[in-house]
Formats: sequence, C-alpha cells, structure tokens
Amino acid sequence: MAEQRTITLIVVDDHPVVRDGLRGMFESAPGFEVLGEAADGVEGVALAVRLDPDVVLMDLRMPGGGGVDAIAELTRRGARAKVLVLTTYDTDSDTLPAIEAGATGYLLKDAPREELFTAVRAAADGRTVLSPAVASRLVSRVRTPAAAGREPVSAREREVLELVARGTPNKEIAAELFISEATVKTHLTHLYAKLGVKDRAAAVAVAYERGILG
Amino acid sequence: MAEQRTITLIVVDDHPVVRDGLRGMFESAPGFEVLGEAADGVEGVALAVRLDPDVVLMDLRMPGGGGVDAIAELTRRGARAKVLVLTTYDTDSDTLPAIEAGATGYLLKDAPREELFTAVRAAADGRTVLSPAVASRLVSRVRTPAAAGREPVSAREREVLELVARGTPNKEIAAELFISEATVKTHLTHLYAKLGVKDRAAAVAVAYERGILG
DNA sequence: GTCCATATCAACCGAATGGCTGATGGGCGT
DNA sequence: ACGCCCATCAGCCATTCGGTTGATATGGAC
Repeated sequence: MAEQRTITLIVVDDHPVVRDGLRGMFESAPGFEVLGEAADGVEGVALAVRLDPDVVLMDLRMPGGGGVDAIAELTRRGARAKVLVLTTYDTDSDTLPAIEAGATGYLLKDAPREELFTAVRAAADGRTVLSPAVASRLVSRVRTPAAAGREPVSAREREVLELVARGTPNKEIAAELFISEATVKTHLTHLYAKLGVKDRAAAVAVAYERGILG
Repeated sequence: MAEQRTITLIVVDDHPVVRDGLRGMFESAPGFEVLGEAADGVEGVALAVRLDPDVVLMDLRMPGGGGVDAIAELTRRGARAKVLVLTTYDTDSDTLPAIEAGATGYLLKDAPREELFTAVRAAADGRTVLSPAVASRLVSRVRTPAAAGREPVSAREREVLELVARGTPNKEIAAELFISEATVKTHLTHLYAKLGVKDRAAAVAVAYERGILG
C-alpha cells in the first residue's frame, strides 16, 4: 500500500471553487499530481489530449460543453486517460449516459477524502468505482435492458405526450382522452421508462430531441 | 327578440358524442341550422369553406389538425364565418392563441343551453363572447402587454430552463447554480409568463418550438 | 396455448411543483 | 434621481406528480 507511482490528473469543472478544492486536496496528498484544470467539456478534452493524464476528474453539468459529450469524445479518440465523474447528486439523470459514454467511475463530490483518493487510484488502474446509488441503478438497468435506446412510443402514449407538452395536467388529459387519471399516469410512467427520464419536462425535451414531437 | 333570421353553423370536434349533442341542441332550437360536422381542424376548414356557415363551433384540442391552426387558416382565407371556440376547460392554455388567431368567442362546453344560443347569435353578429375566466385573463394580458410574442429569456432563466429540460428538480437546480430554491422558482415563474405556459413541461416544449433549446 | 405489450383502472403516499405576496440590491437608461 | 429589469431570497399552501403495487382485458407473437 505504501509504494505507488504518482498518478497524474486534470480537473474539469465549471466552478473555480470546486477546482481549487480538488487541486488542493490532491496536491496535499502523496502520489498525485494535478497537471491542469479546465472549466468546460471542450477545454477538458483539449487539455486531456495535450497533457495525457492518468485520470480526468469530470463534472457533468457545465455550460458550454456538457460532460457526457466530453467523455464520449475522449472515448472516441481512444484517450488513455480514465474518466472519473464527480457530481453533486447521485440522482443526476446523466449518470447512466455518462457511464455508457465511457466513464470509469462515478461518485459524489461530498465523498470523504480517502474515498476520493481510493477512487482515483482505482480509476487509474482501470477499475470501476461507483457510488452505491449508481451501482444499484445499474443493476436495475440490467434487469430492464430496455430503457436506453429506441424503445418505440405507442400511439396512445404519444397522444398523452402531446398534451403534456401543452401543459395539460393529468386530470385534463384524462378528460380529453376519455380515460381515467390513473391510466394517464400509467402511460406517463411507461413513457418515462422508454425515454429514460424522470419527469414530464424531461420527457418533452427527449421527445423533441428524438423528433417524436415538434 | 322574437324575429330573427336563421343562423347556419357547422360543428368541428373530434368527439362524436359532442358533435351529436351540439347538433341535437341546435336543431331542436328555432333559428339555427347545422349544416355539417367535421372531426378535426383540416376537415373543419374545408367544410367551412364549402358550406360558408355563419358560425363555426370549434373544439381546440383535436388529433390531426389543431383548432388554433384551423382558426388561423380561416382568418387567413378571409372566411365570412365567425369562429366560436367551445372547450372543456377554461384553464386551456390555448385560450389566448385561439383568440389571437381570430376566434370571435370562447366558452365552455358545460355552459347552459341558453347561453350557448345567445353566444352563437352574438358570434353571428360579430360580437365577442367570452367566458368570465377567459375575459379576466384577457384583462390581465392587457395589463401586461408582454407575454405573447418574443419576450426575451434572460441568460439566467435559460440556464434554469436547460436544467429543467434535463429533468432536474428545483432543489438540484438551485445547488447546481449556487442559488436558493426560492430563486429557482422565481426564475421559473418568470419563464412561464414569458413563454405563455403554466408548467415546466410546456415551457420545455415552447422553448424547443422557439429554438431556445435544442 | 402461452407469453408479452398495450390499454385500462384503483388507492395510497411522500415529494415536487406552482401560486401568491413581499422584499432587497445591482445595473442601466433618461 | 427615478423607474425598470434582473437576480436574489422567504414562507405558506393547495395542487399535482411520480412511485408503488396490483389487477383486468385484449390482441398479436411464437
């Protein structure tokens, strides 16, 4: 445990405070070297390519260059660096996309120092590190191998979706379609699963992105 | 009050039950003649052009040819017919768009028979008939001559909107942007006003329609 | 015939949302 | 200086939502 090579890393986060905190934390610990920082995904990719670190600590939600895209880009380029996603919330809806995009690990910013260090070492070795919440979600994903891709939306579900996009509350949707509110909720639950989202607002967004609406 | 010419009308509604109900109601009353029925906006426009009725009773939400579009089309063609919108809910978010598109009146389906008759006669004369709820909303619109068109969304509001489109709950948006949840709600309230919607799902939809997102 | 997706409905519950009212402070145009 | 918009925050409250569990019926797919 005592003998280890130095692990190089870069920090990609739009919040200077977070960057400083991470840099300070890792520089004060033996065995780590922070090569640089970036404030968004695009910068992050450029920096990773230029500095070739062992590990990239990446925030997911950033203005101008989302973290998921950055991870995908690094993966596409076959970068050597392992990406460790550091996010504020485990409920983050980008969890799975990030992992699918090629992230090696995923954990919360409020994790204890030692856990961070351990995670970075693990990531450098190519081992996967997941926070418990993410891990359990992965399991459920395996159980339901559906949610990700092009799950077709049924005609009825699409009708509901259209009304949702117009701001119609469930009760009115029910009246409009001559069904009960319970049924509307069922359709919505199915839609959320198919579209890989958690609420109606995100469902509408995904629907537009996929051309289901608009 | 006793002497009046016969008023011709057509019914446009996707629900056969409603069409029958309206037809029966008007045919059993003196001074009205139902020339025809249509099940969606496109049919409705065609029928109105062909039969040239005095009044078009139009539902707003219909599959395949929205009511608002149909009204706009009739207006564009300079049709003689007056359009009277008959809707189920006064909370309908299409209220104002429908009136802007050229509807002569707007009332609820559950209005008393006499009120319907009066409204149709008024519409035939070109007089405006509004349900109380709609009328009050119009007043507030006049007070706030903003809401309709291109109200610019502030940068901060757009940030919030983006997160909303990703399904982020307010609490997390707050954390993500380093502000309080109260502020997030304020931004959302402003967004709803600017986009002319009532909830986050509709806000996302409008944002995509206007190119603010996507 | 059986399995599965779809569509329908119910009841319960905690959490999230939206409405309302009101307030403070910074920046900008006139 | 004054008004206006933006951004920030607070508290309350009714409504709405989403999760969960479970059930029934129908119509294809195999």
